[in-house]
Amino acid sequence: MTDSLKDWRRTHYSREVKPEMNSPKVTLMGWIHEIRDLGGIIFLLLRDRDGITQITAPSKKVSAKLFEEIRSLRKESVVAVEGTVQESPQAPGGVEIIPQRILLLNTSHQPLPLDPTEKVRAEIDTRLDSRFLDLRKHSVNSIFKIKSRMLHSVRVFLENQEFIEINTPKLVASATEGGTELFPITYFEREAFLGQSPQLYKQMMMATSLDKVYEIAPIFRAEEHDTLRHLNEAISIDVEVAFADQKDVMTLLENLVANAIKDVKEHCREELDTLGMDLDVPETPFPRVDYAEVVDLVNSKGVNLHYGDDLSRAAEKALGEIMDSYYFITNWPSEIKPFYVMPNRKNPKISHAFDLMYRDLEISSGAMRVHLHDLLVERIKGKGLNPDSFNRYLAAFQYGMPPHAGWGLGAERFTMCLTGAKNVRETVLFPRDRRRLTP
RNA sequence: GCCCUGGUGGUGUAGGGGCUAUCAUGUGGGCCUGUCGAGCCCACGACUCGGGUUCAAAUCCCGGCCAGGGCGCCA
Repeated sequence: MTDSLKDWRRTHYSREVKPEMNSPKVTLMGWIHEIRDLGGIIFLLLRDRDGITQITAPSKKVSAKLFEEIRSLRKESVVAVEGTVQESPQAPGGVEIIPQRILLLNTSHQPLPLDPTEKVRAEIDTRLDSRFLDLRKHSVNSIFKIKSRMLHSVRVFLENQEFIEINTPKLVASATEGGTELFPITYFEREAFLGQSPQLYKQMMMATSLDKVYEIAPIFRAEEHDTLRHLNEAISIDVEVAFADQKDVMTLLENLVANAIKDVKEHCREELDTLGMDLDVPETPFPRVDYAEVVDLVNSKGVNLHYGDDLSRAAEKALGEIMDSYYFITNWPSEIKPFYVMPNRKNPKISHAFDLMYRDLEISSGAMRVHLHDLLVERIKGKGLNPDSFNRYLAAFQYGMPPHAGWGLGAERFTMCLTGAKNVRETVLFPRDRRRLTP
């Protein structure tokens, strides 16, 4: 039998319960983390959003009825405890609650599918199957508190610079952008696709008075990649700025990244400690490494990389051994960058594209874009694509498209940098990968 | 998609032709008034599925499914 909540309400969270508290009567609500029944005294550990408080029930100090109620509790049951705060040198944190009344709000089946106290670790697959329980672990929910703070920081940073938040469609008609595989879906009587990137939409905004925009939204890629760095659904932080070139948006990006790291370091101290992370705020500007120099560096490490190739995994790893923080790779060959990337006027074989790396991990790529209609058509054809299928996009370039630049930053990959997660799945509540579609 | 490795109680594991299938944690019960990875006692609970080899398969072989790692793919 469970109790109803009635007019009980939480007065404090665990982290607010301090030995020196001057309001001795409190109501805490949470889960039973541990039970230590010593016979004449029972210790309950009550866990809530970011802390654990010891509830101490000595048989001499609580009623016999309450004592039996406490004795019958099971791990992970949901309870509300009303009691008095007691300073106690023997208690964890020097403070404990002597209970007066307890509500059992809900029970938990036993045994649990994994151990929230982390005495026995569980594999990622087991954890993701029971993600709701996994997320009760402080080491797991800390990742999402940090991710949330990072996104908050990014929004504040961009809003302060008068960026406008936009929302572009995720249901799209065309698979003709080339490159990555798309997820096909049924759109009434037609076929449609899940959007792989807001790229073309945010560029079209450059031809409007919404000429500094950002979007934080999911992107979908139907690649069969099966690695620790790839997801089939991810969050992209996309930015596009008119009347700007790649240098402007690189400055914007590095300041945004450094600012987010500083902000997380300041506001998520406890979560970072839990994860054993000691974040260094990188100095700006970040180093710029020319693509041609990257090729030389990688080859000097004994990894074969030809000029004109995209970075292989081995090349990224070799680079990561040389560069130990954030850095840009610039002046990429036009050949291996998308059609909308602006080639260098003097040497069109080189483009105004850049990647932002953290050690061996690519976290962002961006560029100055092609804003000239005829050049864009030429570039689309050059990539073996049909300009006709880009009509609605290309039209925006015929009626006054300013020069512009932008980038997309992978929210999960950036979160990996902030939390030390080795597997990108750790940074998504319910990851979608090659095999996983539930929960 | 390719390569490698694996699948043993709820969880994490040991074992690797014949064992009562190991250990920890857990769960259920008992003892214990200062635990804090509490302790002690008792009990419970497992060999991924299908086929094959063999007197005998959790163990060897083949196939499926699932998972982990590496790579590729990732405009």
